[in-house]
Amino acid sequence: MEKLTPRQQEILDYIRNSQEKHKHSPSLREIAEHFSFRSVNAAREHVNALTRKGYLSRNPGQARSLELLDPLGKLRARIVDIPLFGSIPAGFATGEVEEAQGCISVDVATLGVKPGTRTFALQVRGDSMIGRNICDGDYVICEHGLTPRRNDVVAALIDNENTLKTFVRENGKPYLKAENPKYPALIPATELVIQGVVISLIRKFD
Amino acid sequence: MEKLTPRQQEILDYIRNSQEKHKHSPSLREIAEHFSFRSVNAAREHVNALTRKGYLSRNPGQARSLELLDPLGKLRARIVDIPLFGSIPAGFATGEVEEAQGCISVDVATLGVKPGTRTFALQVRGDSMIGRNICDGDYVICEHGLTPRRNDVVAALIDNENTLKTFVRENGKPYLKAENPKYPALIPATELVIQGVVISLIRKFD
DNA sequence: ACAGGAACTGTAACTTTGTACAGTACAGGA
DNA sequence: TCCTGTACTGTACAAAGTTACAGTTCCTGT
Repeated sequence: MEKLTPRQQEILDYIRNSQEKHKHSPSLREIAEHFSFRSVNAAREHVNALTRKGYLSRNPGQARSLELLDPLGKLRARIVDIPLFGSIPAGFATGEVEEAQGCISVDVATLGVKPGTRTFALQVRGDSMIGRNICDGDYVICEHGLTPRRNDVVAALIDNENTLKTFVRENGKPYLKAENPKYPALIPATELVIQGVVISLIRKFD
Repeated sequence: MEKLTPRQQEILDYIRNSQEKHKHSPSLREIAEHFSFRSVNAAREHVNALTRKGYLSRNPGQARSLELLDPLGKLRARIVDIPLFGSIPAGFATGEVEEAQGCISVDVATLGVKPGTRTFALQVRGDSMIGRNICDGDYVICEHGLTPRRNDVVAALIDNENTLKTFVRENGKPYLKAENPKYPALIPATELVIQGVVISLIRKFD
């Protein structure tokens, strides 16, 4: 990619900042005003240069249609917002979004989220899954509506509380197994609700 | 939040789709055209209704300045793009972005990324940190330029290869320690380069 | 000394948008 | 039945925004 002059870099940075702040591109006049250009054309030529060098794209004639083409952005996949629940309400109804305690925003590729499924996050409490290297305080990303396979980690609702367990089969019957000798080993999976299958995990140090 | 009529929901969905596709809002005329309205005003009144009900915000007089105000979006923090390296080049020069193998995009709050520092990701190879529940295949998010504290996990460059180790002190001297009895215990930290301090971890199941 | 590019000024179209206002049609509730 | 809200049509205009072209200044490489 062709190098930018210092001034062009400034313009590009401003466009990026402005987009992040206002959620849409600045107009040429706004760029000119920000840099105290007395002529819109100064802004226009910079934008032209940035387009020519491949840092920006635009739709001629369309207002505020600048689009950044930075190298990382190209690699970046679509971003999903995953609601973080303290505990999942049993019904798992439609309007549960308001009850989210927080939000984790990640690109689909990193987490392997399948589009069209219900994805949510839970914070792990306790060390019942330490055998699978899932610790107290970790966040697990779950998908609802997936059929669990053998040895998948699942979030299950037991006594109105969420716990993580490993999904296993013994003699053809599904069971849930804790990954810590301190906990009761097997629970018949038919007696409870499996809320979701864990597809990934996020841990924060500190 | 006040309920939307079916038609208003359609308009809102179109605006969302259009924004995702083109990275900027549609104009009123584009909305009208998409729904085959013969009058721009039809689109305008829908947008007004959506604004009044709190689903959209806009800047009067500004072209394409619609902004979605969905509940999850409000919780969402700023998103950062973290480059994923196979291995970090020793110099850690300025233009290393091109060498990234991939990209992880997450919001700052989830990972606890400090703005202004250099953040990068590595995929863990081997089980040398299994004692800290960091597994083969995990992704660790590191920050370069942070002073490691006692027991922080750090990415260090040993023999031109990246390894994860725990940072410890013994008799005032800094050492690196592997968290697996199979590996040599202590390495003097002064003899090698610490590339970054691990601030969080992402694991993908499957 | 000269050519050429970068970085502007200044002015003038011209197009795209947003805004305003006057209506029409229709459905549901008082 | 009348009233009100939703969902449009149609026309007109002004503001916001883009495009085009003719210059000027300064610096850098030849």
